[in-house]
Amino acid sequence: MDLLSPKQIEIREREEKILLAARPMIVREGYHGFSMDRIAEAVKYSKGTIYNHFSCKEEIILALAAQTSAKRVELFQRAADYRAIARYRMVAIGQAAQIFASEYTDHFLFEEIIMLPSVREKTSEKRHAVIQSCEIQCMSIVAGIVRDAVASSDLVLPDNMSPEEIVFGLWALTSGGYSIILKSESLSLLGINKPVQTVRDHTAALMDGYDWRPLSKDFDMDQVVQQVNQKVFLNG
Amino acid sequence: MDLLSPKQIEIREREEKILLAARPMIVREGYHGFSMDRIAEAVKYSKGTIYNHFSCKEEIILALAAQTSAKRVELFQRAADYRAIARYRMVAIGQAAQIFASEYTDHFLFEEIIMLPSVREKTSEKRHAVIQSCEIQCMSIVAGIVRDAVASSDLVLPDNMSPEEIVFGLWALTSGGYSIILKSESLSLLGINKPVQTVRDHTAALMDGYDWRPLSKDFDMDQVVQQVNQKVFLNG
Amino acid sequence: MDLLSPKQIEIREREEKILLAARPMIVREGYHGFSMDRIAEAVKYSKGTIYNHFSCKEEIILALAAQTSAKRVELFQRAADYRAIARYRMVAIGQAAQIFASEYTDHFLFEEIIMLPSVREKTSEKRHAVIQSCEIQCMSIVAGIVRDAVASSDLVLPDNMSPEEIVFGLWALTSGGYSIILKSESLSLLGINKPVQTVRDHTAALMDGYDWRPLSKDFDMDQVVQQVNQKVFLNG
Amino acid sequence: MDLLSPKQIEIREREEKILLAARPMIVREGYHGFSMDRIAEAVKYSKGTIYNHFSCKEEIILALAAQTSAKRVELFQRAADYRAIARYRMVAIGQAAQIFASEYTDHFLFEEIIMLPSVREKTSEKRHAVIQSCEIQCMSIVAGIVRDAVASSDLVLPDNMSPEEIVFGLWALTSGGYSIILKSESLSLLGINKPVQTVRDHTAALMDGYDWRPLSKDFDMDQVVQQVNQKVFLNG
DNA sequence: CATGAATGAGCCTTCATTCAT
DNA sequence: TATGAATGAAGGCTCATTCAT
Repeated sequence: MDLLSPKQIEIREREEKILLAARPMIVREGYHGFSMDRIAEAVKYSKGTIYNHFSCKEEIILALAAQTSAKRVELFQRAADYRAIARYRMVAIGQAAQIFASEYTDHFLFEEIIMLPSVREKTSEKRHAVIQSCEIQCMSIVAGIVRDAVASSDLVLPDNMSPEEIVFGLWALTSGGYSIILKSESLSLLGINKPVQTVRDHTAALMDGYDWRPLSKDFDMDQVVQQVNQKVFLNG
Repeated sequence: MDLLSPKQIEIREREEKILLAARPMIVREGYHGFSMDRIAEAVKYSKGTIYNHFSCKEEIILALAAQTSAKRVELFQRAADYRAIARYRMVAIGQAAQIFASEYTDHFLFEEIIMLPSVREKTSEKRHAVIQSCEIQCMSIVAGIVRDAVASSDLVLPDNMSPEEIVFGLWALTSGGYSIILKSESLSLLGINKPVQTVRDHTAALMDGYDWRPLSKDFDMDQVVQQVNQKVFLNG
Repeated sequence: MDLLSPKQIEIREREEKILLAARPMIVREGYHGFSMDRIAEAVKYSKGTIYNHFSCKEEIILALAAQTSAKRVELFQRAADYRAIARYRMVAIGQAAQIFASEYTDHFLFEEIIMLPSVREKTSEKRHAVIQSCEIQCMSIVAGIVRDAVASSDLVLPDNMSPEEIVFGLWALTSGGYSIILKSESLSLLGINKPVQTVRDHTAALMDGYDWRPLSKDFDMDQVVQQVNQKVFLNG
Repeated sequence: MDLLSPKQIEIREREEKILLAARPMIVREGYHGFSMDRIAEAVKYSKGTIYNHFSCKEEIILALAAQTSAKRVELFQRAADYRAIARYRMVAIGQAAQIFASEYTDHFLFEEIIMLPSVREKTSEKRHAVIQSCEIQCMSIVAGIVRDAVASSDLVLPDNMSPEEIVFGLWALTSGGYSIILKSESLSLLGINKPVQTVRDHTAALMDGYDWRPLSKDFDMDQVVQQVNQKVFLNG
């Protein structure tokens, strides 16, 4: 078993402190409004020390993206572990996505930034692979539930559609929805006042569109959501 | 009647030239990696001249966002004007969204950037309002088709759901889908090889989920798409 | 007699409008915070037009300095023309200096600026000579009063002291006094609450120091000041 | 005991080098014609280094003004410490003022500049307070001599006149005089060939005007000046 | 290892002046 | 003669990164 030496613990802690300080800077001002100077100022370490932890500022951004990606996997895994029929576990996944979106509103931003060529050039491919692997894990977790649904005959996949493609639709709908919620100022002008609820309704409708049983009209969504919150996410 | 003097035309043209040069820079390098110096270098005008057109670099970003927003309205309007039943016109809207996403892959990026506080501080509220109004127009165009469907009994809205809320779901699914297509590198690893087709399938499934007639199994989607491309978008 | 053509009148008026707009800019921000751009913006003429009137921006500053210099000569001349004994006319000169200092608080600033080598290099020697001549005129006017005092035996000059040297002392005291009043923030902290009055007291004391009759204790200063204000400066 | 590390000493020295290079630039060209670029060029450090010492160019100006202000306090204090009757110590103060004016001819200029709104906005109020406090110190030093003169019955203050107000008059006369000497080109044209001597004569006359004993005709001014120069300022 | 001063390229912006219309 | 767009040098300032202590 790997015990961390006090030294290593200190290093780990310092790293987290740096990331903790960096996140709000980037959220507020973007890639542009974040500098090693200001990080050093904020955490009260010297710039040299920061560089001992992160070889360039892009690595910090990557580390932040990795942090949130890991957090998402964790949330999804917890949702998938919920002991219930596949359809209810999908509700849990939906809750996981919502919690993730509200706690890490900035993740979309980081995803944009780390794709920029100028950033890729300066960062290790390995860190990128870690993030990509998290994405694949999330996808696989949900695809697993789809497979369970198929196995238990709750769902019949359309011809030429793989479980992953089903997940892609739900993923698009959910991430697109939360992205609009964060970016658009006109939603309330348009009479969309409970957008989070609306996203949930649409994911349900989409699954209904694939005739995934039980259909949303055949169970009490509110009750399931409440159960999920209590049993899966309350102690998080 | 000619309302623009030759001088004014020249100015207009130069403005477009500047924007044309700026767009790929921002796409490649983001807000951060785009500078007035390099724009001036690229278009071979002096920096002063650039500043005569745009009072600061953020205004260029805003102008680019406005350009694409207007383009989207135009595409959507053209789709909505297609003379066919509501469901088919929705197919046309879907094509419009796809064309938009493929021609202006960077629009998502601009939407992120213009929301940054540092950008908002330096730009006029008026320009932002123009962009927001384009968004509302698009929404209204599609909501109009939803209303037509309801009027002709092709669609019955669920309780407590407005046409705008229906549109929000389709918008989320579509924009989320194209956003993932652009950003994610793992799609093909996951066996999703025709993501654009998959987005179309999902929007169809979502409408099916609301029992919007005709259901996708009851018409030949490929043929409608082909018709739309020919009749609506070919001469664009 | 020289009549100005309508054209010339227009030119003259435009020039004054430009100077009127330039003065507060320089007062507020100094040489630094004043630009042809902003002048043009303020007077709503084109930059080309401004350049037709003033060949460079330093010429504007020089013109402003000349304007105030001329104004001072006028005030001093009016004071010197007061029909009274020399000592009372000196009171009138003191009032003229005070009016000048309060109406053209910025004159000291202009005097600094026009002496800068970088400004001199760009401006015509002739304009400078005009300003210098105003200074000499003021000096001569006051020296004339000193001579009158000597002629009428109110004052006996010390050995080796010319009338001009007497004037230099009063000039130094007065201009130094008003300069301190404008620049220093600590006067009230030091218990000097009526500095203008104090300047007047000191000039009186200085003249008393030269035994200029009548001594200040031998006439009612307040009454003379009041008379001067009424008879000399009221209609100005 | 050495409280400054070698590093700190080096920093201090560099700071002085920067100020030393900046002063003549500002004197020659004013606020306007002085730039961080040129400072860096002159001292052969990088611009970044200059900014490590002074957070903006206005801070350099303020530091220069503070430097001279402190120097004046020192000169005045030395004069005030001269062991002699009050009237003679005033002669010493006069010499201090003259030395200051000749060594720091530019101080008037800095006083103008630091009052500009554009400068005040960018600099800390604290630095300004330091400068103001120097002014108050000088004033207090001289006011102390006036009080000594009153205490020893050499001087009877006029009604309603405080020691500070007496000092204000001498201050105005002296600073006004040296300011004119520096700025005016017409003095020699007017027959004022020894203006420094004339300033001294006028301050003497002003004190005589207040009947401050001994009167200037009752002691040998030249001899006192000579004594002061030898005993007070020679080793400076 | 930690520190933080030094570097200097690069950024945004301003402005005096010119000149074609 | 008036205009105002174009110019491009210059200025203030920031920041990632290095390296001597």
